[in-house]
Amino acid sequence: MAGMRGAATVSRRAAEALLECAHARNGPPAMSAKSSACVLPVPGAAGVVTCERCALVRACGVAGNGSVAFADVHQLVEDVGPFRGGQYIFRAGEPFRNLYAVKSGTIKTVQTDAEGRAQVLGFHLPGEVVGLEAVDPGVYPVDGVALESTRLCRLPFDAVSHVAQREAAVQQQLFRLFSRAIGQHESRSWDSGADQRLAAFLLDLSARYAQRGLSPQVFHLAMPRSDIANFLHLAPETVSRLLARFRERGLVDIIGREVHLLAPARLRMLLAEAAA
Amino acid sequence: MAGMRGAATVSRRAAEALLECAHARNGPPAMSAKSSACVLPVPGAAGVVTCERCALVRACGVAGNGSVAFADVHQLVEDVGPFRGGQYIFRAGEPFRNLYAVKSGTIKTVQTDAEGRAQVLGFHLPGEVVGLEAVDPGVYPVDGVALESTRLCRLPFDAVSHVAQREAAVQQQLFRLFSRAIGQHESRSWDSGADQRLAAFLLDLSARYAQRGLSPQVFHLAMPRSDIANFLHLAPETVSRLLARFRERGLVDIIGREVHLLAPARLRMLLAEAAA
DNA sequence: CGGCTCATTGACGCCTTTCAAATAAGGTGG
DNA sequence: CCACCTTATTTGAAAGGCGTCAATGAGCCG
Repeated sequence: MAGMRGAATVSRRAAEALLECAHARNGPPAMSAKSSACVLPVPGAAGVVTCERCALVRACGVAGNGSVAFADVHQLVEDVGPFRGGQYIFRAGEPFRNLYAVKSGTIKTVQTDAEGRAQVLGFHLPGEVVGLEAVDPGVYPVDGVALESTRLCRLPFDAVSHVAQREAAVQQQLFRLFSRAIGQHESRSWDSGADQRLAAFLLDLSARYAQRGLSPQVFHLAMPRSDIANFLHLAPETVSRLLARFRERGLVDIIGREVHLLAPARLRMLLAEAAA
Repeated sequence: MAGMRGAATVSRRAAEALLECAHARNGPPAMSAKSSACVLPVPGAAGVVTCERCALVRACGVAGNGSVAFADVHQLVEDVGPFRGGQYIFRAGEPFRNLYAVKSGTIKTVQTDAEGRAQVLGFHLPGEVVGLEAVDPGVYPVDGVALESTRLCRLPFDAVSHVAQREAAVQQQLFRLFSRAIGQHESRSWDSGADQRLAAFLLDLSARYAQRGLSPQVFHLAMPRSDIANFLHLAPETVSRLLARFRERGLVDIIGREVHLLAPARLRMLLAEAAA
């Protein structure tokens, strides 16, 4: 039952990596180790936002300076990619082995039914973890597809959860990751109309980019309109029309896939305006 | 860091309780202890379905016969209720302390916005665990409301996760609980039309009742039409009309809140018929 | 330059919502 | 036990939103 303590020492390092991956938004913790497996680049490195969860990272002993022992982390946590847009990271039905943390690029998760109809279930930006829904079934229930050139960090779940047994902070972090994923799904249940759904989508992306230290106002859509539409349960034409309407109203400025949120506050108001 | 091993012995019992709660569908594991905190009654006790997850229960040492030590389980895992319909189990904004496993009755989780509009996020039947989405934010993001007379099992999350650190099976079980919740949310993203959503809802309830050993064909709706409608993003009138149409087609027989699924297979076909 | 995918725009139709009202069900007090 | 009130459910008719079909235009790679 409890006879696999061997990998624990090295696994602890993996734990640190996981915590880093899950919290890319924290300022780089005095990290200069080159080619570290799972540390996400923070472009506008100024993003030293105070994050209540950093406490966990430090509790795990990372904050001191984790750079020394990062060499053997690669035994468990491995860089993969870059994948090109359209390439599969994992496929539905494949046995579940790894979680993936996005280092750069974007991933979509897609479910396809017997008739070949596809449903986009989510988009995953750098710093986010993919694959949590596969833990219980033991197989990936979805396809993981790169939308653009994407680099990932592979986290073998067995090893990670084994570490979590030794390191309370890692376990907590995992629970939070899971819990957050549930919360995100639930918060998406709110939007009634098409306007609201699209506005919520843009604001969500904005917030998630901001979290990474990128501009909340200006960003690039990695996915085609059809994916956005499918994700929001809309027709691609409707997305186009709504974006045009948003543009006319001065809410956004979108040329191709370049998004400028001109009035995020009014977008947020639009969300509240829903049904009286 | 690892200086709180004191409660581990008693906590281990709590672990067993959690596993039981989470897997009420397993045949009662030679359980005769009266007033055990967290063992769910299995009406048609014949429900000794083979369940791959039972392996975890046994791995934790429950299967032998957990009945002996169940007395002190109550220190961590506590019976609460019965709550009357309409009573709050927990409220949005309240600090998160406990998960709740439904022993009997039904719970709904509801989110309310500033304007007072409510959104039903889920229904929870006996054997299911509520509150997972509160782990990350640290406060309940939703209200938990009893729909009928409901008895619960309170699981203090700190204690449970502490046990999970010692008992790998418990940790695995928790990960699976989280993961399953994500999967359930994602699978709900599928239905395009109102017909499909309602059919999926009925089939989902059916499957979950069957899981508990109850009839998949005949069951009782604990919630009013308005809750179903809200949950499915429909108007109550639409739900009524669709149910009427289902009845005309001979798919179901619904009198008030008593549901008879007459042709589940054809309901399932209806799901696939969606968009060509 | 040609072919391709993606994005946009318009017209029409169906499905769902909204508004309005009747009926049924459940619970309380006399 | 019955009358009554409140809430829940059902049904109808009309308005609006979103999807579908169709066609044009823009961007990209071979």
